Amino acid sequence: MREANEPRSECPINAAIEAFGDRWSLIVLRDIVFGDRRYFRELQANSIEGIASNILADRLKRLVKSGLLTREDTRPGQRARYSLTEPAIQLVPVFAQLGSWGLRHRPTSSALNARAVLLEQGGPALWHEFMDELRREHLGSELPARSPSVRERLNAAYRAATNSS
Amino acid sequence: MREANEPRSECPINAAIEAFGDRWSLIVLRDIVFGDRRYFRELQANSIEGIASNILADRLKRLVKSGLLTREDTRPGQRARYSLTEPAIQLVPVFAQLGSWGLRHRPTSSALNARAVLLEQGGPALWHEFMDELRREHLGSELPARSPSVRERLNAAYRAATNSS
DNA sequence: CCTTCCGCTTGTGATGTGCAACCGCTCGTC
DNA sequence: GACGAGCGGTTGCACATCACAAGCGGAAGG
Repeated sequence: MREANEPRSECPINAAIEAFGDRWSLIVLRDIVFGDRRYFRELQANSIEGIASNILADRLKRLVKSGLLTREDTRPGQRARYSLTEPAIQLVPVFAQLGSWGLRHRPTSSALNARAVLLEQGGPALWHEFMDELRREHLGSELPARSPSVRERLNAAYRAATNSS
Repeated sequence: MREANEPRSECPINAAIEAFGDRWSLIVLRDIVFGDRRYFRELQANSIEGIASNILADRLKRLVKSGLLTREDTRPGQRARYSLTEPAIQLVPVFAQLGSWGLRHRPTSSALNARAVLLEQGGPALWHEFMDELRREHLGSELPARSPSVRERLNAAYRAATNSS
């Protein structure tokens, strides 16, 4: 995974792939963005894909170094909280498109689909509302909050799909 | 890269990552989509990232198996042409979002950026025009062609950026 | 003191990657 | 009908990354 190597090319698509295009980085970010997980153990224990702890530690370190996450300094032995940065928050449209694609072209669970469906139906307007919400939670932005939050709506859709199916 | 294993989860985002979320699959698809490369040697020789032939062979094989490419049957020793399938054509919005992100948050070449900029400015309307164009070239669709084609416009933007910078 | 939780680190074996050389096949030319 | 060029790959090797399981030191609570 070429740590600190120069990029293979200056193509913006390749740059994106080099930043988070491995098997785990996007999964970690997805769980922070949509699952609201902020701590190491939260990310590891609740991971539906079952990430190994050494991989998680490595990815968190790398994502901090590449400017997609920040880590609040803590004394050792204390819970360290990870926060999204603005570049990471701007991955929401990427997640939405990936979700729409996976939804259409791969066999997926109808319950986990619910979020992708809602995110697709909401379109860019919903994405930006969600991004503002993330800025409030992770960057301390002072933007006015709406109720119910986008994440609440996404999770409500997930619960509804779980019960009905 | 877990060949023929069951997916790690049924999440649509994870499904997308498992389909093309490695270091090379999207690069290969990008060169077919935007670079109009259809043959093995074309993909290998013109690759700006310098893909190795064994990796290219493996990715082409895997993309065919997973339904993103088709390979025209040919006798050995003869040029084999690869074509995009409908699922692969529907990756255009994903490429657009990845390009927009890379453009904003990573250092990239202004010339290679030109395509991403145009694709972003054009928005979903341009994406769908481009997808129709790809359907014509790769699936033999009978949709009416427009002139100039989207790829011509993308390449013109690239050349303009190359000359002016 | 002892247990529990915290963020990791370490070791091992399996899998994926980059690099360069090589392979069999076919086609056009002499 | 031998030759070289071009075709889509394959092979071998060294190295990086991977998953899995176990363990670590510090902090907090009883």
